[in-house]
Amino acid sequence: MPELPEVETTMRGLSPHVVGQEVTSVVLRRPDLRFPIAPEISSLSGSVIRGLSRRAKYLLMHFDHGSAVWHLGMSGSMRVFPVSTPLRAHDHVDFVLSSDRVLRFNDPRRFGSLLWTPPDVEHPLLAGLGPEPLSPSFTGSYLWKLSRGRRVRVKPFLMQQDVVVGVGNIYVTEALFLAGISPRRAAGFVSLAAYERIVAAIQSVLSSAIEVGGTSLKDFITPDGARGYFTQSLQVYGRGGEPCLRCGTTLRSAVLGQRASVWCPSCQK
DNA sequence: ATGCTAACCTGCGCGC
DNA sequence: TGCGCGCAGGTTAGCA
Repeated sequence: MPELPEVETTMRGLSPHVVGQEVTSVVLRRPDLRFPIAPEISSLSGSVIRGLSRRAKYLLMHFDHGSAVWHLGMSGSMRVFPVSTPLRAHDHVDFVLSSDRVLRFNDPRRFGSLLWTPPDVEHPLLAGLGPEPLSPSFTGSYLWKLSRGRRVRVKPFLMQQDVVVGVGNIYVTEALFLAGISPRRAAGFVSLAAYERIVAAIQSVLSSAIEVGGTSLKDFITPDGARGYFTQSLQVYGRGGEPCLRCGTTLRSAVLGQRASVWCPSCQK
């Protein structure tokens, strides 16, 4: 689930149900996720959620005295339910709201995190993050300059969160296909023109995924709303060994930087 | 500095 | 039907 579009969709979907709500109680069913849950979280009762925002794949939940910093990891999700909804496996955190609903965090693999940062202080995990991919500062020349001399392959390069945030394995795979660039190219040998195509492709893939996510996740109340996503639109991710939808060549797959990678050896150079 | 590896967890689908 | 294996959308820590 959680690359940037999923976090963005989660934030937009939650917003009308949680912003302005008082947290009447907090239930932590375990002390840690990937990291220990910040101690400030357990004393949030009585505080009002003033707003939500997103930075990279982090969802920030703002209160008057600071912000909860959520990360969904590989398998996390946040949903709003009627307060009496029975628990499922891996429901680790509840924020009970004054609306008599509950914001519930579920995460089977527990790679997610729930941290805290005081007002006007950037959490250490958020310091040093690269630009937002949908912001004007993310350009082909930015990537081109940053990558000079780098021998790492372009795919893992683009997945480094200090290069650009929010681009995970699915969307980088799709974007490189759209841009016609092989994921195995050394980052330092990709041309400026190619980086301009890559930036356009990343922005296009992320924007359309956000649009689709927005429709499939618009109802955060019902328990079965999280379906569909972008899966119908995937051109190459998960299709290794199958024919390229553009030219018919068999799609290649390999592990690059520990992550499954798929590309068309004919369309991507 | 750069780049690579292991590690954190559970669930699922596959082949036998 | 059951079991072992490999794999999964992320990120950090640690080592060469």
